Amino acid sequence: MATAPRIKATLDAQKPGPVIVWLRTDLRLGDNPALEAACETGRDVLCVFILETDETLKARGGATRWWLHGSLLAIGRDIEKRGGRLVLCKGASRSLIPRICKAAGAAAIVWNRRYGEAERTLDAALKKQLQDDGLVAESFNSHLLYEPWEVTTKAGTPMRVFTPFWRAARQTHEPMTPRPAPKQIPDGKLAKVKLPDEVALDDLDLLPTKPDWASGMRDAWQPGETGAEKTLRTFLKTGIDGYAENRNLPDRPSTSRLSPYLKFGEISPRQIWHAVDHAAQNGTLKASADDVSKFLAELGWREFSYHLLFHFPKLGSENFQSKFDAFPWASDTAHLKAWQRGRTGYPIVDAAMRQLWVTGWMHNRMRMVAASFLIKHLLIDWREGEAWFWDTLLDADPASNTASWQWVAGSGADAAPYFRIFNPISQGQKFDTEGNYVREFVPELAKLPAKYIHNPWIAPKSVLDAAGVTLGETYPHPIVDHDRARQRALAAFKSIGTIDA
DNA sequence: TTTTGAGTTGTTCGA
DNA sequence: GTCGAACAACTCAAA
Repeated sequence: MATAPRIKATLDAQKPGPVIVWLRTDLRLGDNPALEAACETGRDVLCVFILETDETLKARGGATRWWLHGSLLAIGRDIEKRGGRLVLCKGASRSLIPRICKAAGAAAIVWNRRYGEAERTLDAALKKQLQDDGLVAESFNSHLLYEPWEVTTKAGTPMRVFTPFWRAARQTHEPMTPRPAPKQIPDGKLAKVKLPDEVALDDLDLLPTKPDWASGMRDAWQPGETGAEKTLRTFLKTGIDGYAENRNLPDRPSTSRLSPYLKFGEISPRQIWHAVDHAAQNGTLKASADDVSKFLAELGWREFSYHLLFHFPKLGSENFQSKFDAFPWASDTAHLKAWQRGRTGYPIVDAAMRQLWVTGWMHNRMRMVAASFLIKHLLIDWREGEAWFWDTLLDADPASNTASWQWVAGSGADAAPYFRIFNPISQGQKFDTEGNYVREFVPELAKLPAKYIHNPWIAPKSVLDAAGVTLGETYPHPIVDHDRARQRALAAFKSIGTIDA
């Protein structure tokens, strides 16, 4: 079933000329169907990446720009090692792609699919235009285990609930076996051709300068395919055993941390799936069946998010459940800013938001706690939270980010019950019992004993003094009272309860 | 068509 | 301290 993608047959009848590989969210050489198909033709191959400025596309967030710089550097070198080169451009792909094809004298262009509505519209228009111009233009799946249209209900409609979705998906077929990286990516005669609009990596201006806020990210991450492989190996060795339980503990390296690599396609979900599945089958994986299925279900949630985005393209901007259009959101810029900068006065929330700010990533459970706080304690519109995460997360994903924010808000598919309001004190005590996570990211509370680290406002003055904490000065008072905020949220949710969708 | 069971991750209260 | 119930009502998916 898992066969190499082919465009050779259609190309043989075509005019001579090289094949362009348009790289987008697939910045890897291994298990890259478009790249493999291009190399299989035996023709010269030219890899192109465009920093797209098309007006219909959502602008990239700041954190992902930093990551992208490292990714392009890495994949550029990897392509060179195989005898090719990566061409970088900046501009509207709508006009750049046809110009590049023409300048290179290309006979064919290939790419791997993306699933946002604007991206699909753009890609479809380009494909048609290029085919009309006499080129072979082909697209492939590299980003998902299952195409969003492959999984349906028995009635043929899109799925709206995760559990039946994941069950149905796994029954359609096994995820395809990942393909090896091509040994050679020869650019032949194109090596010396300077293409129009070609720029150097530094000219893309992806790195922050004034100020350089990326030092915490440099310490924590290695963008690129090699970094992805290392991260996966480490997770299989030390993270997946006990994953079902330990994934909830934010002070431990028990989650995979593969999300930024997946976002940019520096590893494919098929590679992850098979690495886990293969190791589990041949007994080299030390992990329970529950650990494995819980982890694979996280890939399932990513698939489900793409399924939703594909079938409901407004997932990022409109409430999935329209009754939420009447939700009484508050607009309080001081509260929003306190949340963004980790100054809410709730240590677990602040630790989470600062981890995001410094490292570009946040632990999964902490995402729920922080998101719940913004939506339910502050009653701020989930779209504000989504936008902040989009800008600050290295793994900011058009599907997962939006679907997850709507899930927490209760406005999404398969929504959480209205009464699921995380208590930031008990979540801290339960999942960061010793307070290690808070101490790491909220250093001004580091000397507090575990007993008070999640609710410093009830600590005796002597304890606060001994820890060097002065509430309202060295660390804020809680910006809202938990019990009152909870009651207010319950009332707000009740107010939209009976409005018909 | 109608019915039935189920739905990622929680909290609080009272016995 | 532990445990179970209550917390809205609704929608989805399959039989």
